[in-house]
Amino acid sequence: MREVTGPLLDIGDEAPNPQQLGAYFTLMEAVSLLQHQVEQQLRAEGDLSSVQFQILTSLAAANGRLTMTQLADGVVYSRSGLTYQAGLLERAGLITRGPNPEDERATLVTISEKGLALVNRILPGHIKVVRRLLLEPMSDDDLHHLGDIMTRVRDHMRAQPPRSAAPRKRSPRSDSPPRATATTDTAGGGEASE
Amino acid sequence: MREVTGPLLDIGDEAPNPQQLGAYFTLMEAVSLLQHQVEQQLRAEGDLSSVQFQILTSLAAANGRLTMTQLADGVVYSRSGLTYQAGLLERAGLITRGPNPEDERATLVTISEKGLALVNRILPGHIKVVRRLLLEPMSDDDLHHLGDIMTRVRDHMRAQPPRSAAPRKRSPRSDSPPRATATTDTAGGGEASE
DNA sequence: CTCTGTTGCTTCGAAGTCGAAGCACTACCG
DNA sequence: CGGTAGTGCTTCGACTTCGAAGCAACAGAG
Repeated sequence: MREVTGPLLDIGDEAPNPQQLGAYFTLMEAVSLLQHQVEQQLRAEGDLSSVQFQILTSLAAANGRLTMTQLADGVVYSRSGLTYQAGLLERAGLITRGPNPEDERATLVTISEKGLALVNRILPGHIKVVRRLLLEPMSDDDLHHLGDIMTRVRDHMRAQPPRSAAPRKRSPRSDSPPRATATTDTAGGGEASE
Repeated sequence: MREVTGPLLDIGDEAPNPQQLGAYFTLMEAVSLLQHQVEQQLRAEGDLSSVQFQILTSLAAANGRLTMTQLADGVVYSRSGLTYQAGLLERAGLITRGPNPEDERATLVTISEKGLALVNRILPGHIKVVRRLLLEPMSDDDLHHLGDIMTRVRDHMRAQPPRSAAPRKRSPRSDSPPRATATTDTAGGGEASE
């Protein structure tokens, strides 16, 4: 044991100022809370997990069809995990899986009418939660700034090499599927244009 | 199938403008990517999961000791999951669990010297990753704005009632409805700011 | 054409995660 | 005191998640 009077944490030479660490920790905590609430909402309203919802919305945003890889890339998820979830969604009749005519080894995932209907049924509630928890305490200026910052950060991360080199070979996810995920406007193509 | 030309997603009446949705989706994606990278880093450098790291840093930031509930609340994590992780950390000699003299049913978790040393050993690398991925593409102004926004958002969420009123001690006839999240508001574990 | 390397997806085993139920202790009320 | 409600933590069972290994299909060189 140790009789402590000062901080136990010893930040090294890289020491960012407290503001930086504070922003980071607060960001992570807020997002954690938001994710948790969203999860509850989706489960209650449509019996979907957050990942399943993301899969369905990604498909819908991509005009209904994507390969497994495109899907996994957009959702930031392991391939095997995606296979598992796709199995559940297929069993529930929300998507279908079929061969890709252009590449026989790929699996083409297609959202069904039922899946589309489900997404459109629970989307308003989802948006309501996001609105209530995230958007409400933000001004227009905040929103603009946040969107701007996170877009830059995300692009920066996407561009970063996987660090410490992959154990074998790494797929250069640089220019292959250009924004297929349409993450920035997953639901944005709508008539909501103001 | 369906020959689509327009968007498949139909945002309801609550339609936020595309900018709002875009900011939300981008935020979630960026954080996802960051979490993933951080996870890799912690695993490689200290053989810790993100949750374990959060537990240790929460303890360190709280002067070394916290109850399980305070810990779970600070980490946004299920109680049972925390019990599991605490078991692992204890077996690894990074923390110890003992009775709380003030409340016999509570478990007081204490970080060990070894745990503290580990945190201080991997913290610089952790910070480096955050710096490289998150902080790098941000200006001082961005940082200030982000910290400000997320603090407001987090406090807003913490203040929000869990939607489906939790069985607080005020219910004379508790039907015990399916409660969602922990309503506890133990604001004990702060962040490691400074 | 065939050989070899690469890519896309799934299967498999191990580990992590959660909510519900259960146990132990505290607080309140008569 | 004794009884009941409330709180703190752990156990339990079911599900999810991931990485490694495996299988099938493309791609390039010879």
